Amino acid sequence: MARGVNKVILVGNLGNDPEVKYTQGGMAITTLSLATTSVRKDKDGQQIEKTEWHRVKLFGKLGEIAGEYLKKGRQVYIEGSIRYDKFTGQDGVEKYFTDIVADEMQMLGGGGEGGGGGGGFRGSDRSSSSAPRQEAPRREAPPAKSNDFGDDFADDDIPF
Amino acid sequence: MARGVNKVILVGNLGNDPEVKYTQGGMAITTLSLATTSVRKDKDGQQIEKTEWHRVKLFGKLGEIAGEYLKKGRQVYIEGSIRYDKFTGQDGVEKYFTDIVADEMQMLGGGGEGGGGGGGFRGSDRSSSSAPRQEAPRREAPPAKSNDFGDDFADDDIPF
Amino acid sequence: MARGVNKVILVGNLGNDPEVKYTQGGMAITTLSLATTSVRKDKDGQQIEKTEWHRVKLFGKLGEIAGEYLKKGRQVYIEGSIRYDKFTGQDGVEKYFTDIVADEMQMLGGGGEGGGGGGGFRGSDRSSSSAPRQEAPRREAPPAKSNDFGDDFADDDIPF
Amino acid sequence: MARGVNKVILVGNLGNDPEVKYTQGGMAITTLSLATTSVRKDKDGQQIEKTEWHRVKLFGKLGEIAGEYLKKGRQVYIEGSIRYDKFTGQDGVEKYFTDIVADEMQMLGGGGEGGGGGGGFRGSDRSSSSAPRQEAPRREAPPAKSNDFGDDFADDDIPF
DNA sequence: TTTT
DNA sequence: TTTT
Repeated sequence: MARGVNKVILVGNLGNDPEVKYTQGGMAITTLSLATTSVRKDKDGQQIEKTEWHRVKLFGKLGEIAGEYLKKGRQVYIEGSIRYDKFTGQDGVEKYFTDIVADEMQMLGGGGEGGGGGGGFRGSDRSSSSAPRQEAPRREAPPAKSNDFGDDFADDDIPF
Repeated sequence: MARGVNKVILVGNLGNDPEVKYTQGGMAITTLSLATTSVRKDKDGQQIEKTEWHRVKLFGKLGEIAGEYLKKGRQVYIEGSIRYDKFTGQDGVEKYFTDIVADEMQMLGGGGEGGGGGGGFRGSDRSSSSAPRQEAPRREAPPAKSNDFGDDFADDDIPF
Repeated sequence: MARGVNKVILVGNLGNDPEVKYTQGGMAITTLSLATTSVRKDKDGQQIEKTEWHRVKLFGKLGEIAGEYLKKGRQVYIEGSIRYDKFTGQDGVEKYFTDIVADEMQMLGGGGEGGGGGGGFRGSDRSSSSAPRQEAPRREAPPAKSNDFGDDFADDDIPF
Repeated sequence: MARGVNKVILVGNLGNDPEVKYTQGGMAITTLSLATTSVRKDKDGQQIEKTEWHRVKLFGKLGEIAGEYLKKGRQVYIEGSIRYDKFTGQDGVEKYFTDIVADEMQMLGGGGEGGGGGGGFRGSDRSSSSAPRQEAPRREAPPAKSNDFGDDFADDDIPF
């Protein structure tokens, strides 16, 4: 059930390796930095390139797969929705973030280093994968008790 | 020509009447505040509603039509792309904005006050409509010489 | 998991009331006839309208909701995928069908007769709704034993 | 201007080299056979693959570029709309075709034989490219006077 | 067959 | 700030 449609479709290249973190509950939260470049002509007919860097979040199993298979430079298809967040820093200054929350991911192209061929994945249920597989995430160990989010981190209260 | 895909599809309701402004060159820049609401279930099975407010920009003829026909509360379909902007305020603090730049608009539903029935419009060329039609925008008069943007406002340098 | 993207987004009006049928297992299969009209200019600058009639299939709970709330004339948002089917008739002639299989539906506009306001629904699980609710479908009674599909009808072998 | 939305997004691989033809007016009409594969689980939990073969049409400059750069096996992103056509054969039997008419194309992946890296193209104007470039299409020579469509072929009357 |  |  919903009221409205909030859909984003991106095809772009990763500017960096994925960052994988875990909630206290063991759910992966993976962040991608994804570039899409568009070209338009200015009034003089000159081509102007503009690159947008999207911050893409993948949760649960989808985040684990992204952390495992994606690499800097890799081309990827993302389907998801836009989420705007406001976060008040310790200095009292409000900061705004815009994330693309991924529902689906498709690795594109044949490979490169991050490779192994393409394939698609849906983020239909986040909770079914709360136990990260041993072999998956390289960049941060699955949490034992505490983590970056502090002890009071809860699933419905993600501050970034 | 492009490298990548950056596509947004929204169906939502306007939180306010459109804001129409004009560049020095006479091009309309219309801003919509568009709500999309999604519902998900938390771990207790309770429904949680979350509304995202999108800032949608429509340029040129598309902006004129939006300013003319859309109204607060009206339901609309928007297709466009995400644009992230950074703007340094006079206090030296960097501010971040995320806009949805519309390529296409469809008025939905039968109408209401903003009405006149549905219909769709493409923003294929911004320049063909640099002279705003007399009857269109109600919220701000078409510019004679100067405008809100200051005299040095240029088409390729829109700060918001 | 998938290899490739097959996504369709439609906003259109129903040409008729939905048709609801049931599989032997009790799963609703609802068919919509949905019109989308586009306008282009021919070489003489004259506007040419062309209407495409999409055959949209909604399964399970999504199909039940569509059968219950949608009506002829109603405007609706559909997200789904394209499915091509070949079916050999009893005369031995092959017939081709193209369906849009809906994953998500949003009723648009304020209502009309089919009304009751808007709202969105996802077709994430078909099976969870194998028992159609009593009040829902008007056009065909939920099946007792046999149905239009014959006794050997199976979930994975839908011939239309 | 339009009434409704008819949008298709595909990411798939070409089953064959593109077929390029030309209208009498010299406009390219290129046809792609594009595979998208989806995977779902049946009731026994077994994975079932299903491949849809889309017939994609690209007109004008977009068709020329597709004919020039795409090759069998290449992965491509297509954005367009669905078009249903009915054609009565000489035997009096009606035949139905479903085409995806492309508005935009993006070559994906690093290349392979059809390669040369990725890049995106829009089909904004068909007519601006009525004179096919000499080096482009390999599969059929640009027409001198007549062509496959017969002499009475007209832009608004494409029978396939 | 819808809608404007 | 919308809508249901």
